[in-house]
Amino acid sequence: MPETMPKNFDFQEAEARLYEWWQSNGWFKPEAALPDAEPFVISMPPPNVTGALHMGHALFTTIEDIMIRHARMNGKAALWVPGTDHAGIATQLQVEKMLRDEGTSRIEVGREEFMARTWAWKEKYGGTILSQFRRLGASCDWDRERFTLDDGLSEAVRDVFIRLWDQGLIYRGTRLVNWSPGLQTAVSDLEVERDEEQGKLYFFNYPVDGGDFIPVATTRPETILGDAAVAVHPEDERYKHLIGKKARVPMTNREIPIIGDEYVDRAFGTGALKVTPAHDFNDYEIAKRHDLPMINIMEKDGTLNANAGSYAGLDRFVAREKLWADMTAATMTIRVQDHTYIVPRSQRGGEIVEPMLSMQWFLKIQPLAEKALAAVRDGRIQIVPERFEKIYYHWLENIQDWCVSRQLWWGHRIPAWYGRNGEIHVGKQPPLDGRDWTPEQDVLDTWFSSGLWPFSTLGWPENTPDLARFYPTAIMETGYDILFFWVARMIMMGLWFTDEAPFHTVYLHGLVRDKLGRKISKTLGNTIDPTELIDQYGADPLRFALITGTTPGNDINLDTARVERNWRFVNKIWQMANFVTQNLEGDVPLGAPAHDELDLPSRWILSRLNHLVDSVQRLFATYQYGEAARQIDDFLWSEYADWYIEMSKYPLYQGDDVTKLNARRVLVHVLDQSLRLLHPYMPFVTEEIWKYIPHDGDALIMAAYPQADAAYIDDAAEAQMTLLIDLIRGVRNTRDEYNVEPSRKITAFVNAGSNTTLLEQYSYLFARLCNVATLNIMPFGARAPENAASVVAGDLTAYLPLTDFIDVAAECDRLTKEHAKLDIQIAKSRAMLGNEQFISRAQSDVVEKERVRLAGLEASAGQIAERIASLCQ
RNA sequence: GGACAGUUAGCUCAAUUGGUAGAGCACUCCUUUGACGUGGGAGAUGUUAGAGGUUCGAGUCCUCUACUGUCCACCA
Repeated sequence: MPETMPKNFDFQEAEARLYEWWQSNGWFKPEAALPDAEPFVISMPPPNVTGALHMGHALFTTIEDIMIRHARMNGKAALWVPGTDHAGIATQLQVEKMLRDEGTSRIEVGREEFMARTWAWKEKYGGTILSQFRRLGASCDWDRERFTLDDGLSEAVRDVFIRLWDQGLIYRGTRLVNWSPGLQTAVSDLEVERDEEQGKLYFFNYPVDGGDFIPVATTRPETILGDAAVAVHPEDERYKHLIGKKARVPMTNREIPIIGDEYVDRAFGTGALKVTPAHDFNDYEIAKRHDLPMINIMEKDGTLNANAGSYAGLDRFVAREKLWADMTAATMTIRVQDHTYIVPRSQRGGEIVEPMLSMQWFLKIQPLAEKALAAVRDGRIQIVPERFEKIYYHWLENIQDWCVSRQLWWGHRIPAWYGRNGEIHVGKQPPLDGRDWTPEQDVLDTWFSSGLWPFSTLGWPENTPDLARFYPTAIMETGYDILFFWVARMIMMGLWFTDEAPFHTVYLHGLVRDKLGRKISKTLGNTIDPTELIDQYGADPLRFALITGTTPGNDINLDTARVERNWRFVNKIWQMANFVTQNLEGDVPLGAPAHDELDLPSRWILSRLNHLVDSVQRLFATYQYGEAARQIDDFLWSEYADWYIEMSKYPLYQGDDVTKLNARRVLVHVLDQSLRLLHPYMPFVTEEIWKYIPHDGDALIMAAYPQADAAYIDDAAEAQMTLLIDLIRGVRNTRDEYNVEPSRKITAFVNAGSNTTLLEQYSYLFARLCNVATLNIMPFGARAPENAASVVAGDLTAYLPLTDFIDVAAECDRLTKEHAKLDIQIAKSRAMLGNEQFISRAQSDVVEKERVRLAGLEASAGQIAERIASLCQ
């Protein structure tokens, strides 16, 4: 135990030192627990390997570290598996940008070189984000760190793909998919964001054989070139006579049928719909119903192909303008109007995505989805907060097959080979039949590998000791924004391949927003860099700000003023500890002294502490970390520091050896328990302080989390202290109103009523806490002193002769106001207790509590009334 | 179009199964007494968005309305 504490907490020095100390002692590892300890495992949501720490990361790191540290202190074999995600598209985009800056490109350097460059990039920047997690205090087991492209995880990915193929759940086929022309890859439905934007609606006349025409509207005129039909509602009086006739595609004169289909909305646009099966999801469905040809007019880069006739080679948007101009010249157009419509954009990069026919690999997801639905429905998996279960059900009930192939280079190669005649072989190696087999070029969707994360990181498909001991994991803590992308897929994959739910609880946190509730974005310029806040205030205050004032699933508006306030809280705790350590002499036995040896303030603070511990336990059980933190904060500052420490000064400075030692023991014990309670939230400052106070054990990180001890719950002590605190506050208040200098000692006369013994015993408190030098307990029936202001608490009345001559009128005014306030509360309370229904229906303890409250109010009112009667006639 | 949240003090947010609304910041006044001025003391601030309902009792449960936000969805 170091000798004396520094005056202030040097968090910058201490954070790095403590983190290194914890880690080098192996305390982040589950092996630090007893061999037969129950495991508690969290798989960290792997951040993008090239990402930089943002507030969302800081939030989940904080929450998960709280869960892990709490479990560890409860004796569990706590394991937090860290890692990173290769993040296919995001990373490839970054490396491509780097190549562009170097004046080259992905295509130019070739696949092999590109992969080498990306790995090099990963080695260079991949460590950054996880080292930033360390600064937050994340107690992960770094020896078990994983990366989704590791050998082991890649093996798991191939294994899963092959098994799914063997089970007939993987198929390859030409389907309409979302195509990203810039990235030149397919993306899944989830990766497409649909936003309302201002655009144009183009009206034109479709020529019909026989000289007639039919007006049609479209938002994408270039797709006219790929039209396969014009559809009208079969009962539309305007057009139904045209069904069966032929129309001619503008500018190309290709013949297409006019068909009737109930999908068409007669009220929208012109009521007639051009059908472009190869470039629109709805039209694709119509085409299948009517057996229409799928005419693909686009190349992979978004330029038009030979099917577009003279428009071939033009970019899709250039073609749109040119075709429209040509049609206008041919007097086929009607008008163009402003139109708000939904534009599909890529989640990465933001370019407009095109529905396009393409050969891709798909996973039949239905069988997996059914298992995943059942697991939540029957309670094997609980989602917190519960309302997200509905959203989860809805998505899985309507799920579409998952397009898992991506035309990228950075990722897991699909383990498939093609023979000369187009045969497909799926396996880890091509068949050894002497023939030439060409490997598949595509890679898998990033989320395919992250879906395996909870078990692949523990060694699956090998039956490793880690997998046996630590799978299934306990809690999946992540943001609600990736419920579908990731959580649902982990549940599906986990159930399918391990036959067990990969975790029993999904805890979803909200998004971090700025103090005005706006989304944090670079363009808004409201980004807050967590590391800057850590530099300025330390990790503990940031963690505390992120966890307080938030509830599961709700977004958090982070006000940096809260971080600053918590920095002051950290200092406050430091100073409490400073006081305690300065007042220790010799050996202080650990633990609280026996209850019946203690004075009232000690009985009170220990009762409060045990109520707190009980409450914190309950709150942790229901994931209410913010509320638990708030209560610990409130206890430490408003009860321990403001009252107990102040009251302990009497026994410390004036008490005999026994009371002195008791006060020291209680001071140390309550501080110790509070530090334990607070440690999951503020690991650094609590650990550092713990070194300076008497303790047993190596480190706070491994110390036991407090358990409530009912023997120290003392309602009588709490009631008595409340009375004394009320009286002291009343005296302070009155002094303030009478402008009595704070340094001036005053005398008080107290009519102590039923509390005479209490007052006699603890009159010394008044000297320190409200500068009452002498407290005279008045004999029963004694008259109030002249020229005194009075303070009432319960049936106690204190008379303060504050000046030689008090202002009777002002004092009467004050008393009358006080009395009126009490009267309102008494009236309410009496009405309640006078209500037969309340007495008979409310819980008995609620009624009893109200009776006690009313008695107190009436006693106070009586005291004041008496005072008014004697003073104010 | 469907669903889900939110609306509480000037600001940011709390309020454990319904028991009569709190904290921080900001604000006013006072204060350097042996932990802390990164402190201490005192104070002011609310028809809990609005309207109805259930209940002895509603911020909390139900219905409707308004506004804000999010997710899902095939309107060219």
